[in-house]
Amino acid sequence: MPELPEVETIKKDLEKVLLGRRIKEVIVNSKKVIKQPVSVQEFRKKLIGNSFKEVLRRGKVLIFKLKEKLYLVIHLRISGWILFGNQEENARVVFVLDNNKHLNYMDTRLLGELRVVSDYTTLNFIKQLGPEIFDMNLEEFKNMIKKKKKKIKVLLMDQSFIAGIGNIYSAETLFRAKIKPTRLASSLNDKEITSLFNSIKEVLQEAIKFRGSSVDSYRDIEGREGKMEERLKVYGRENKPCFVCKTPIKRIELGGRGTYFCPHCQR
DNA sequence: AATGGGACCTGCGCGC
DNA sequence: TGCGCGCAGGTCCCAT
Repeated sequence: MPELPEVETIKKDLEKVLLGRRIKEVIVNSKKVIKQPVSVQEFRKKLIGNSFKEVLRRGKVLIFKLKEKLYLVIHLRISGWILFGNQEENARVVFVLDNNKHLNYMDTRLLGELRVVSDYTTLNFIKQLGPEIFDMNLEEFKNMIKKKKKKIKVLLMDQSFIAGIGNIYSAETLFRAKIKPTRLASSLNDKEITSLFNSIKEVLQEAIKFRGSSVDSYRDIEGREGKMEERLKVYGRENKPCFVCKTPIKRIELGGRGTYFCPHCQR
């Protein structure tokens, strides 16, 4: 489900309700999502009694600091999301807080993962992440792009290149920059790279402002849909007219993922 | 280095 | 109505 804007929305909302709260109980309904420690009992033991000190986001990963050398790390993958408030029957994992509110980890497809670790920076899916786009400058971005021969859409989704961009926002970003997703990264000229760089930041910022896209299961922590979905220009719009030129939006497969673009506007 | 396929999962919508 | 298929916001692993 969630790309950077959705995870950022969750992060900011959770900060308001979680900081300072103590974990009273942890109920694990689906042990499959508990990856570390492998034992559910150990997982619960490490969490119960601890308080939330800080909520962080790195790429698409949510990180909760509990104390020095203790972090709860949640990777939502495709269908994970968080519902805060009352206890949910369908929750895969429930964290009961000292004010009797519940943090429900929801995940229909069970592909997400929860870990309790003493150092999250050594986790593979954190360690391998590229920079956050908001921390980069144009020159760095240019240099990185020019070295790569991957198709630009595939490169944008590569988390070791830039952290946080997924299938929706890579498509939206390329539409805004008027670049065809099949172009090789190394073939982009300076003007296109500049446009792409700005588009990424604009699209992600807009998506954060509108609290993410609820194409499928994603909801915010109060269960509300994001408002970015209705602003998407190409994602999921196969055969529908381009908002700019009316040409039907095309869907192709790239890197095993459905890829949408306007064959007229994007070159 | 880049690409393609499959695996991990469940559930939805569509065509027949 | 029922069933099979394709598809889904992510990532990892393997083979070429």
